[in-house]
Amino acid sequence: MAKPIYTTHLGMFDILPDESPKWRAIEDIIHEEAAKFNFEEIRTPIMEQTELIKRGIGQLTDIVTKEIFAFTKGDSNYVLRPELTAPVVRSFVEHHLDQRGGSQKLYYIGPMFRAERPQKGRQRQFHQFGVEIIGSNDAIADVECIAFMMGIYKRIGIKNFNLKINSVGDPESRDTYKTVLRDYLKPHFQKLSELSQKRFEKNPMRILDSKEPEDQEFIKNAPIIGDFLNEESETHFNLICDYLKKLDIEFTIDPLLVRGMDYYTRTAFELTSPDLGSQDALAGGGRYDLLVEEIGGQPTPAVGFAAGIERLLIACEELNITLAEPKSVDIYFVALGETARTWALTTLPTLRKKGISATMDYLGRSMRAQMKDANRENANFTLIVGDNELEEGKFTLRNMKESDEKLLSLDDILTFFDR
RNA sequence: GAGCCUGUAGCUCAGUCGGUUAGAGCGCUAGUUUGUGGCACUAGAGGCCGUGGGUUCAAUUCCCAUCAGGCUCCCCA
Repeated sequence: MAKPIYTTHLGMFDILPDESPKWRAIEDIIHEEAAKFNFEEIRTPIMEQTELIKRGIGQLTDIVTKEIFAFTKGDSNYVLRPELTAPVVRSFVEHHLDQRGGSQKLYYIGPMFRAERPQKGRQRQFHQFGVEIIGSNDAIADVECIAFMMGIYKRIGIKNFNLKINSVGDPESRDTYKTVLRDYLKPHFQKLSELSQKRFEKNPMRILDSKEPEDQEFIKNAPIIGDFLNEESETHFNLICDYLKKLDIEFTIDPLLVRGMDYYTRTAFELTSPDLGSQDALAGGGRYDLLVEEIGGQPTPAVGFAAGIERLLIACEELNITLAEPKSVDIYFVALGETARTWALTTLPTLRKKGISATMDYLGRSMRAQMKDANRENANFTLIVGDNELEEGKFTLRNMKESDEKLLSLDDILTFFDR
């Protein structure tokens, strides 16, 4: 074999036939659980306008400053979507989905793109599923969102995780807090990491999220946003905690939890797993009450989350969770000679019409090779057809698991599979 | 953007203290009673030993560069 001339781009991967059943299994679970929550699926284009992503996610975020795939064609700026909250909100505004009435409970599954340096659990094309509930500021929306997220992991069988939540406050609370935080950090400014110094003016809260060792001491003793929430934000947050307890969803309050996107307000949450290694976030989300307006719609509160499917698969791998059964086919036609092969070809549809999966050899191989192939394909039965069988109208149906054979007419075979 | 590591068959990996035709296991193909799979046995196909340069009588092996990949920091799902 020659060595491949063309390969996938760095950090982008094919999902091969041995892997795709796992993906299907996860996707099926997501669709089923979403149906139970009465969430509706939304699909948006892979590419969006660059400006939407910049405004939506925030000009200063890492995602926008260094991780987007963007290009220009004619007068248009295109960007491969790095996440789906801004695009879903764009769609909501563009198509006036608020006119459908009530709150919009949307979910999605699909590929996202970020131009990062790949490593375990981090790719350039990766897949997320998520939910966006647009049009409700009720704590119930936040909690349903979290409940859906947790439900998926529970159903798959991942139990080892840590749900952290926090409130990053509404703009009013946040302004108060930012001032307090800046006042607290100012005397230590010179000792902060370079990155944190950069964030000091524009986005001091992200400093809390810093992993730089020199920042830790100041972070530990920093004032906590929880102490500066206004009454409305505080009530909302407390209500979420109450509801979560009533639903028996375990969580910890993490006052340092601040999320990467600029659009988050009030609720922020993150699900991490010890089974993932370095990139340990399974899912994250929160409330973004200002984003709809930012993108040009009416002021509309919203909450959502996004979860990484590759990371979910890594966790399943670590935990030895079987997502999909091994491949198999109900019946494999072992046909010998041209007449028999033609008969097989024209009889396959009869079985398939009954919902039976049926296949045959495409290579004109020997009987032995066909049996081997049937075994490899994990066929439950083989149907052996040669000139004798065709003449007599009776065929050998071999049960591959039990290694016994019956001589049956086609009608008998069809009724046999009716069971 | 920074650090560490790795490139030998489709896959997982040996190996050559520099020396003629480069190895294993798995997988693939064919055969072991001409119409019966899994087990076993036999045979076969399949490698520019990542690429370029240097040292040398001789390089897959040593040196340099380069490319590709992996992991980590950062960041995020």
